[in-house]
Amino acid sequence: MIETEIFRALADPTRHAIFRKLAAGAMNASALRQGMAISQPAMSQHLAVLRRARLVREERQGRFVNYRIDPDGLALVARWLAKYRDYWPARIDALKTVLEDMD
Amino acid sequence: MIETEIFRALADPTRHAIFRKLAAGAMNASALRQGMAISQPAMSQHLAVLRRARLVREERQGRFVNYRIDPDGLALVARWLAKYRDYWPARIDALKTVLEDMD
DNA sequence: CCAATACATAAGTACATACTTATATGATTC
DNA sequence: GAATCATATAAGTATGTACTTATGTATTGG
Repeated sequence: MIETEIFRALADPTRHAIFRKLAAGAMNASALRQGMAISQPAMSQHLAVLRRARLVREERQGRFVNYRIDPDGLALVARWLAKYRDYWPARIDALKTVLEDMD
Repeated sequence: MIETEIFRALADPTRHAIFRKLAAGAMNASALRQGMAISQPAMSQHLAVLRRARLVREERQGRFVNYRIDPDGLALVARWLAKYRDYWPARIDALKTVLEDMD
């Protein structure tokens, strides 16, 4: 199940940090490493896991590979969440506000 | 970070199955085991992980411990998701519909 | 082409984790 | 209060996973 892969991908603090960093703006693998105390192969492996989970996308640009957030993964999390609407607390403020804005 | 614990908890297929089962209705640990090919200690340990992640709540009822979905965990996932609204695809239909109904 | 750069893959290792069996705790019934 | 039932915890083990170093592949510039 793809959702399991998504949750597994986000369960690792390092990968979660990479995801957050990409959310602040697309960048290549080298740029991602800046200030992260992580080896090049480790970064590459983490990005592969995030890719398989559809949380990020790659786009080759010459020698560089640019990474960006993949909306598919987020959409899958949203769908997962929607399945449990019966259990949502009365106010999920942040989310509600955001979705009102979407219209 | 609590979100990491939530994702970690849901990353395991067995725990995810337990969560889904509880979403269909609260029940005690023995009932949860029905049709799941899982030992009693394993179930107990999984429930402990789900509890720590705020995905389920326990309520002792005599000899039994009744488990139910904890809305807190879901709310935290919702808040996490809301942080990345910039990357949501134009239509997260399911979620949108659900939240419209909430009003 | 050849060297350099950016990234991916391979293979090995240390630690995390999901399981097991055994035992403890907590609650009910006789 | 002894036996029993429901669940939790302890301790050990096998597998998974996040890292390492070494090497491979793709792209560019000289």
